[in-house]
Amino acid sequence: MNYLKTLTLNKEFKRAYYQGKSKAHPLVITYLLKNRRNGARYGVTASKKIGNAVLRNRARRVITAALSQIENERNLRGFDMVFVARSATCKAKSTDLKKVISKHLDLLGL
RNA sequence: UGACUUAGCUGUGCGGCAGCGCUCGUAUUCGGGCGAGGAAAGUCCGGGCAUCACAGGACAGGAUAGCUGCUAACGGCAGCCGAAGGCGACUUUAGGGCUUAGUGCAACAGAGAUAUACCGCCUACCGCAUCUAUACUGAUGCGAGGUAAGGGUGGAAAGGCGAGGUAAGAGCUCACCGGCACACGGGAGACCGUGUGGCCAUGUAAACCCUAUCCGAUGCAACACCGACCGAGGGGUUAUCGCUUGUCCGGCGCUCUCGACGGGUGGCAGGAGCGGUUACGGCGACGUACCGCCAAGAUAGAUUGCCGUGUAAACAGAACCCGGCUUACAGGCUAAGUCAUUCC
RNA sequence: CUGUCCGUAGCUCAAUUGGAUAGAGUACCAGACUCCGACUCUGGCGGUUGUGGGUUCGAUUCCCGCCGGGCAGA
Repeated sequence: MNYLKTLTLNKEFKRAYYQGKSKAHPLVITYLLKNRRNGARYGVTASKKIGNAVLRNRARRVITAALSQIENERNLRGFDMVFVARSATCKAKSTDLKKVISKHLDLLGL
């Protein structure tokens, strides 16, 4: 995952929400946006609606693990991605989430 | 065997593949080491640390409230005292002062709420009337009083209860109990015991308040350092130059100080540290000595993902650090003790 | 991290220094009015005062612990 970087600033998340294309699933919501640069960036959002800090941390870990598996198989350069965790995310397995995310990326035209 | 009481421990284990943070090394690759909790939580107290302020005192504001100790300190803890609950082991307890500062409040009910006479009881003493009578006699009623026993109201009705006493009653007198004051004795103290006294005006201070003790303010987004940029002020006039729309005036350039903004590094993990079937002191909290150990340090935030095995896996994730408190918590285990029943 | 304020009917708000079936408007239901609706009038329904304790004779009110939320500052 050496070329993947994380989104940190609030304005970068907002740019993905307003200008990016999105796809929803009970496990995760995906936003995709071209970023006109060499590397790929991603961000994960886990709100307080999901639960306490343990559940929010697990949701982020599961999404990160699924993304790292996808990153080994396909080229993600030139895109910003934002993943929004939902309440079912913390109960899911990363292999299930991998299928959902890669399907989302196909549909959004990666 | 059953029902309990108290104190504590543990709170997923093993294997395979892939991966994350810090750190060390022979260091692009690679390998070694370490990697969340009893509450990390809530942020309710106390302290360390940092910066600023500060001669000293007082007021205001806030906190605490039986005593003695422990502690760096505390609103914490330990032991004890008083009170309440439990057959008991034991548990709970904001527990100073409204009788010796002062003020406030006490709805409704009730005759009366800090002082009273509605019903009742009584006629010893005083007055009147009637009856009786030899009478300075007695009876009844009314007036006029006495009374706080009984009734009823209330959370609370002038200490409780019993006896004496009385016209009826009353701490009016006495015994016991409660409470208050004083004295003596015991104790480190809260307090306890004994005696004497007079018969003693309700509750509320988690009402204002009084008394005693304590508290400077701000918080790691503190604070220190680093380089660039912006603003204000001072100095300088190298300037025949460059920028400020062409010209003139003026300003800027260089340097110093201060401020603000965002970025990086430190602060930041050796500490009131952890462990000990160690020794000593103490009922205990804890202290002293000795031995051993170094065990997360991120910065959108690491401790994981998948698979196998295992009857089942709670509450829950460090963000400057520590001591407590409070709250959440499936299952399992240990120790000490109490009561009841049965048997010996 | 720190400070501060607030939880009352489905909704918006009251309740005097603690005093008794917690009160208004609105919404809902029923009736009246109307040919029928609306408006209006009358009546009714609706509350564990966020929650668990304590102080008090008595707590929406005072005190403490939790739960939820708002605001402000760094």
